[in-house]
Amino acid sequence: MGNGTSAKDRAYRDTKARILDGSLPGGELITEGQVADALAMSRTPVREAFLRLEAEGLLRLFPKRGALVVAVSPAEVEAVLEAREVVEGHALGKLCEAPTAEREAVARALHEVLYVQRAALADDDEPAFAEADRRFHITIVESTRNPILLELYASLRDRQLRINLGSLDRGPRRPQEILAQHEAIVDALAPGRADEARARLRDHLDATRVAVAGTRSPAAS
Amino acid sequence: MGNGTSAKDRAYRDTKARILDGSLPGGELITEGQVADALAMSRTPVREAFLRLEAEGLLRLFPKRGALVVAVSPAEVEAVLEAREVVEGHALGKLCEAPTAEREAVARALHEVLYVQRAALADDDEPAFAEADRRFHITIVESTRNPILLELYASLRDRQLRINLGSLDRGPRRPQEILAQHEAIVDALAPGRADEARARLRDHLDATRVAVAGTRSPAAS
DNA sequence: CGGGAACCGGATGCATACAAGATGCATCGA
DNA sequence: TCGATGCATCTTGTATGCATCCGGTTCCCG
Repeated sequence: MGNGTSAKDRAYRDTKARILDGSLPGGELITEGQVADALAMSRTPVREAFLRLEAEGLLRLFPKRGALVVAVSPAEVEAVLEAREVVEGHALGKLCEAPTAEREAVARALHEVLYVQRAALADDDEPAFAEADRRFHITIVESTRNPILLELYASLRDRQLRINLGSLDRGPRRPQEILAQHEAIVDALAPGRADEARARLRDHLDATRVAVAGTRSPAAS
Repeated sequence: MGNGTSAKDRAYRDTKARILDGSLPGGELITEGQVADALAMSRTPVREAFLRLEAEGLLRLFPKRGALVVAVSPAEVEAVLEAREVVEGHALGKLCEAPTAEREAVARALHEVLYVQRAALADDDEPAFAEADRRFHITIVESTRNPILLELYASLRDRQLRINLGSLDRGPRRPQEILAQHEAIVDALAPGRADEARARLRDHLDATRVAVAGTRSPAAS
């Protein structure tokens, strides 16, 4: 999609960023006019951005009423995590049985990401750590070379971001745990060990589930 | 999404239908103005419909140029079938290990669908057969109760429709084959037989792959 | 004091107007 | 003859205007 600097894209990126970083909390009601005024453009491009955000599940449009920033619900958390397990699990399984050359190429890429992530942890560089985390999972899904799955996964990652916002994902030992689980996943990347790789993925996602569980704000109805 | 009779929805449904039934073949270049005139509305709602269709992978928008009806490529066929296998396979596996009551409820629903599909075959009622086919697969995916996976699957089914258009999916024995494969899938729905159910699904999708293979028109570049 | 209808403000849905980018062709020059 | 340039035309991108619809409030009447 045009990442050019069209008004539509600005509206899309700005609003999405505000939703993902929490400055537009779930339950908030926003209007096309507000965003249009804030970005000094007309309602038309904002409208298109809203439609796209609704398709991504971040907004819910109410006819003649406004746009509701959807609150993260436990059901959504579960749906996102299940979908992630399905997509990433498939990618891991496929990768285990892929030709050696390809599997090792991806494994090398993953090791590189882990190296960066370890360094970020050592430097206490949270953004770099998060970015490496993102690269790790995306690299796995990219290995399927399936644009449909990849696009779905991109949307899942966005939702995950928002989910993590309200969670205690920042426990002191959590980064180490994440890193260890990533390493366990990569270590299981070998022919015949697909089930194990998927099990390690499940461990990883379960940890996210735990980190997120019970930390939701009641979400303005 | 509002299935009300708004202009936007009419533009969306009409254009989508025309793409899916082949009256707008892949490679065709259409414009907002054409559709707007044809439906006696302004460009605004058409534009929104186009954006949505692009998100679904049916159109590709070229800035200031027009909208290209994307031609089905072998790569897309493969991507759709792989994604279907991932989603439906997950649903089947989950269903096999689900509580007995739930599994049997879904199995009953599937048997009902198969009954309808058999009747449609006997009556030589192609639309009814296709609709039953659709219900069969959707019922499986619905059993996950995961709206994300369900929505993805809906989009996959649409793409599959278009893929089937240019295929020899109408071989004389093909309906019997489909029905038999559906039955094999349902028969494998039992605890501990998840792998078998997935294998039967793979058989089914492989048959589609074969039916579609080598029947593509060269697709205007 | 309570209930219902009219009213008002605000937001969207769509139509229309205008500006700007892109393409293809005709034209012009070497 | 061939290539570059400018133009005509088509299409999108964005702005703006207006009608409609919704919800909350007010006002009137019983």
